[in-house]
Amino acid sequence: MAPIAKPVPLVPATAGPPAVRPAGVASPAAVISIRDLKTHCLTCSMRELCLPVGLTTDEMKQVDALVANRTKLKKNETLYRAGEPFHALFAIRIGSLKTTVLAEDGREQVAGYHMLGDIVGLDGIGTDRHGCEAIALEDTEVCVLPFVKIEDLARAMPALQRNLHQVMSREITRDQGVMLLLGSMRAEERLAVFLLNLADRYRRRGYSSTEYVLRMTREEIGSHLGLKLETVSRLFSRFQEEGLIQVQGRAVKLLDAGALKRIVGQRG
Amino acid sequence: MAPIAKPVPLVPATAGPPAVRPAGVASPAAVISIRDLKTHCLTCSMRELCLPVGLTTDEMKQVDALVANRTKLKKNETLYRAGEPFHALFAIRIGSLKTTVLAEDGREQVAGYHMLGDIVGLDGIGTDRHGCEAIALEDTEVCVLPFVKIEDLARAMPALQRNLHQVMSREITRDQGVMLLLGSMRAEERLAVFLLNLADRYRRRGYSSTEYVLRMTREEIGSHLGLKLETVSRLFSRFQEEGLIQVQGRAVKLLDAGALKRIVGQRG
DNA sequence: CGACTAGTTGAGGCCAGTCAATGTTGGTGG
DNA sequence: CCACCAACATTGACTGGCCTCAACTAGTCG
Repeated sequence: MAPIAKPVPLVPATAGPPAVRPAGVASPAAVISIRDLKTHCLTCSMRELCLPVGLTTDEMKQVDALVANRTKLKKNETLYRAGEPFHALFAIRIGSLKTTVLAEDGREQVAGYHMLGDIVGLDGIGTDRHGCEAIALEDTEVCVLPFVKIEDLARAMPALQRNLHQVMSREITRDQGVMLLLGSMRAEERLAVFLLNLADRYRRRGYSSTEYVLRMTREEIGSHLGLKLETVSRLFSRFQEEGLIQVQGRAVKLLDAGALKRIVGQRG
Repeated sequence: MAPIAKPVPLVPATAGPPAVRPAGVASPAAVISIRDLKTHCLTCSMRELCLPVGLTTDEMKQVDALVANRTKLKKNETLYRAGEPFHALFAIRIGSLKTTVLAEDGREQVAGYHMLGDIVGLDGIGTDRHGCEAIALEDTEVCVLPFVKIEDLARAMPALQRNLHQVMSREITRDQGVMLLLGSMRAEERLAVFLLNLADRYRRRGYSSTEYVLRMTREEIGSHLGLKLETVSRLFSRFQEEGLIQVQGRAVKLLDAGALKRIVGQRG
């Protein structure tokens, strides 16, 4: 079997001309940390997908200013746990996270698979406590956005307010899509939807939409799709036999996206 | 079998002293329509669960002022369809609605069962188009809340802003609960959760939490729970045999809520 | 009264789960 | 560098829970 290349990061299709940091900012090196030099909304590659999308340069600077700090997580480290007090949203700068909801009896369900530019923590706003837990799937870095500051700024900046509402609303829409998947699709449809969905999200981030590396185990994928890990594994094998995909561990290559789409919505 | 009484509306437990309309308001009858006399946030029985929860009298009046109008729906009438332009949220004043998401192939999934005081339409904010459709399960009346006006007012009124964010966040939390249910629970657990959840919601609205009337068909309940109508029907019968509930068509009486809770989270 | 919709119940089949054995991979330390 | 180990993944055989198909009943509304 031909080895599968790793996905190649590209410039996001939606990105404008490369943002240049204003001349004055970097000079007083003594008071600006290395971290500050590197990470600003203005220069972040995710600015076209993240909370500040569509803001003016000036507005973006203000959003930048409310980023309390940036947190680095190693693989399998927890960003927050269910029940912990909520105080901030998190924007993923680098890496990826899974969010899992827990039943009282300990059963857990992967509710979401979040990557670059996604905002997590939205479920904590309603109760002031996080309702699920977020765990890094690889080495990951997030911007910490204190929620009271976001609200303050949103009152003064309609564009930010609108973006915040859109982010929350899209999370609702996304969840409803998962509900449709879990409630009415058969196993092979679920996996096909999952693979196509990932392809689309990688594409929008400027990565290859036909080759990518899964960051989750078969068990986590299964949990996300309401399936057992053995079922996921069997389906990967079958899709490969049928020439729809090529799999090697977590490296996936979509060979026939059309056929995958046709699987979705098929009776038997 | 003893007939099951219809649920008796009570004063919501959270309600303060009965709100009295300011003296001057009702007098110029010529310019105040009958609708206006009846329906204001200040006097609405759902004000402790709906968007204006916790607002001052003055703030509530301002929210009141942005209610464009109120729409009456007969049973099975559609409030909005998937794909229609989004312009307003809707607060349920009387009655109940289901929201359904549709797959391309026509399959549909009941995403939510919404009652008095619930806000629907939140999924439309992100794309400016409604992502699902909302259909009245009985004769229903909703307050129409134009979203741009909500946003305008929310910028000036932190308490409203906070409430809006909480409403959206709780929708996310709720959806995650449904995902947990659909992804990891067996049929009998799903129905038990559904019945207990309804009991809790009726309780918070001041109705009986042990006797209520379902507004959905077996098929709709099944769709909501990711089951077929026959399975739902069988489970109702079995729960009744086991003395957990009493069912007569859509009238349900919970006889042993403890046992229902114990069903949830049981292996086999 | 007949047509229709909603609901109940039974028989049998199938998809995905369960249990179990084996293979593969990646990280660690000798 | 390689041996080792643990975690991850694959595959097979069997099981069982829910679906499918179908017949029948109970209300409801012209």
